[in-house]
Amino acid sequence: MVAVPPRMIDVAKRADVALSTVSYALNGTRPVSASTRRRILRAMEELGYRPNALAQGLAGKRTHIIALLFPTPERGLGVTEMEFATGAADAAREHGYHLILSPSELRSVHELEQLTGQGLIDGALVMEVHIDDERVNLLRQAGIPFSMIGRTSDPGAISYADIDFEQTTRDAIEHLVGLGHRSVGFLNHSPSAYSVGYGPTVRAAEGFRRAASAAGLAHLERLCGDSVAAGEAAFHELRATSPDMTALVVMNDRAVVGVMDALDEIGWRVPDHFSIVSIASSTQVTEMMRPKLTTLEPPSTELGRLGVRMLLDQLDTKDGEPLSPTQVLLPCRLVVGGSSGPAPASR
Amino acid sequence: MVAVPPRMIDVAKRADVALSTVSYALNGTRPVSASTRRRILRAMEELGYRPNALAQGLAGKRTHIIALLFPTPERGLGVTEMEFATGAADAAREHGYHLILSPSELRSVHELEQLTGQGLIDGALVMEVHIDDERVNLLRQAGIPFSMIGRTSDPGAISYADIDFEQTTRDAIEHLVGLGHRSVGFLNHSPSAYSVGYGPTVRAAEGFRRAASAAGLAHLERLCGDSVAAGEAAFHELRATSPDMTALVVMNDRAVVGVMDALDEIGWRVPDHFSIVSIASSTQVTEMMRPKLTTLEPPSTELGRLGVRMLLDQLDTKDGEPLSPTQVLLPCRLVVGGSSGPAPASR
DNA sequence: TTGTAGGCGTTATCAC
DNA sequence: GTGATAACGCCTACAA
Repeated sequence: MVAVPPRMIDVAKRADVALSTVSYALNGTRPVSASTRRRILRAMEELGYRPNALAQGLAGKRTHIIALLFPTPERGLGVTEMEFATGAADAAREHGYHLILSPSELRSVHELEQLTGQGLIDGALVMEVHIDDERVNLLRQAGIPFSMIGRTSDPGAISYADIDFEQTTRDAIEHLVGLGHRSVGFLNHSPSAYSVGYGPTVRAAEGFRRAASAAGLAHLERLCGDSVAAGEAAFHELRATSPDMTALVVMNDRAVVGVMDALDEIGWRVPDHFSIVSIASSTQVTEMMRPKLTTLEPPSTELGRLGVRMLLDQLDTKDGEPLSPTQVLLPCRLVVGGSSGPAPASR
Repeated sequence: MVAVPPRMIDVAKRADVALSTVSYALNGTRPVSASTRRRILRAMEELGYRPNALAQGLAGKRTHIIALLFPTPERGLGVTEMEFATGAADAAREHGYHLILSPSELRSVHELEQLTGQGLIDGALVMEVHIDDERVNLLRQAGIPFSMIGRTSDPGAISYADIDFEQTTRDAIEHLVGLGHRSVGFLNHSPSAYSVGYGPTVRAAEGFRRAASAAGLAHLERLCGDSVAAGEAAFHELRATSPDMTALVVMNDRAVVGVMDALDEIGWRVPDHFSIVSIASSTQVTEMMRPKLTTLEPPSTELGRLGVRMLLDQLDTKDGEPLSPTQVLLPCRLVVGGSSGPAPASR
């Protein structure tokens, strides 16, 4: 019924050479005369031969499969996370690797052990990294090669690609300062994200604090639930605390909507009365809002690609010394929309 | 350095049984006495044994890996697609399968052959299905088990889970008719999506046409590029053609923003002067707009899960007769937002 | 109920 | 340069 796929031995017979010669011809592990190689290639062609990945992996100690570890956060993944994944998948494919999408919950470290113990993957790319991440510890001691999108507090010799939150927050503030704002608030992710040490949340908070101080700015920061209502409430509270605030930096796509609602309620228009700069929001999201949000757009796809490339670099030099890790911080790109404008003269 | 993982033979020795007994105990292919089984389990536990997936696959003819085939459309994937993927990955994990994320471009059928020929996957789940889809043909004749999220014009005996566009468009129209609208337009995806036979585009067009006729409605439909500008232009044209139009059904997250801009320009307010119902848009998107869009939210995660389940059903009964396919159409859920209201009395 | 042996399709280590 | 032939780790008739 279903044709049985040709094996290497079939190719060998047809080309009238030994099985091993075919293998060597295939992955150039040893010199093969041009004519022999030609015959082999022709035989493969005619038979429609495809090497069996499983057998290769079993015998060769390399599966060409890597895993993308992404814990599903409370309320689903966003556009940015999707772009990590597609970037990673793309890069993997380009290098002849397969990418397994592994929804590894933080809680069940067990599942991670399962995955790594199966001998199925050559390495892993860890997403949604926390300041102190169990998965990272596990991979480390399991001796599984891996790299990260994001980073722990002490990345050591692990390769990673992360957003440069220090610079990103600084850019956001400089943009606003350039527009004359002197009192700027910051709306971050949820308290729970902060307390579990979610990297972006923690680093953006630090970055903002530092950048605001450096700019000699009056500022106020606040964690905020990932919902419209929370954003609305947070704005009102911030305003109560700091009535002279004229702009807000927001890293929370849900909450920012609530902020705009709140502004509407009190009759303030954006950007005439108040400015908003979104951080690490995809333009795919900010372009849906009115006014279109000014954002510092993260290089998501690139981060995904980079993460994979770093991992593969490591794998390719697995034999020999452990290759110095690549650690990269990428800046976000300022995309000026209609939500940021000159500070109002007075209030 | 790195501890060598225990093999089945190690477990056998430690439990003082034959290698095969361990194997049978593991996958219950044959009865094993309780005491023996206990000893074996204890030995596995103590050794931290994990069966090698590659070896299992090679010998057993089942890899427990499936592939998710998703061509990356022109301008990236949206939230809905991400939910397909996470739903699928979740379901796969629950059933002990791994999910390979395979960005198979439509153009390079070659890559698909590569993937299937490697003997790596047990089956595939096809996303972004077109009315006439090369990948489907290929999988069919390659004898690879697969199911679809979406469907071709002639699914035959292939299992699929798809959105019920017929019902969805009808629901959209009924919602508007219930509000008194008598002239309703439809803004679809891009012309190119239609011309290549992208399922949702084609089926929603048909569905809308039929539902509008059935409702005795004046209506007008139009394809529209996936951009704000295109949406804006399209609205103006529709209005020129059909000045009495009081509502629009839109299946195009980018364009809908343009429509709202256009309404703003001419001073029409939503929903007082004009109503909008979005189709197959995630609430994650519609909730960012002001007013919040009324939408028919697709059961994306569920579709992903269903697709995987169907595929696995098929795999489990691969031996024996070919199990009748499961073919399911799921409705979207009407989520009323602030973009749809009573038809204006006059204009 | 338990044990034995022959694959599964490659890679890699030997000789020649 | 090229050929045999062990592994790789597990599954599964087949025999006991």
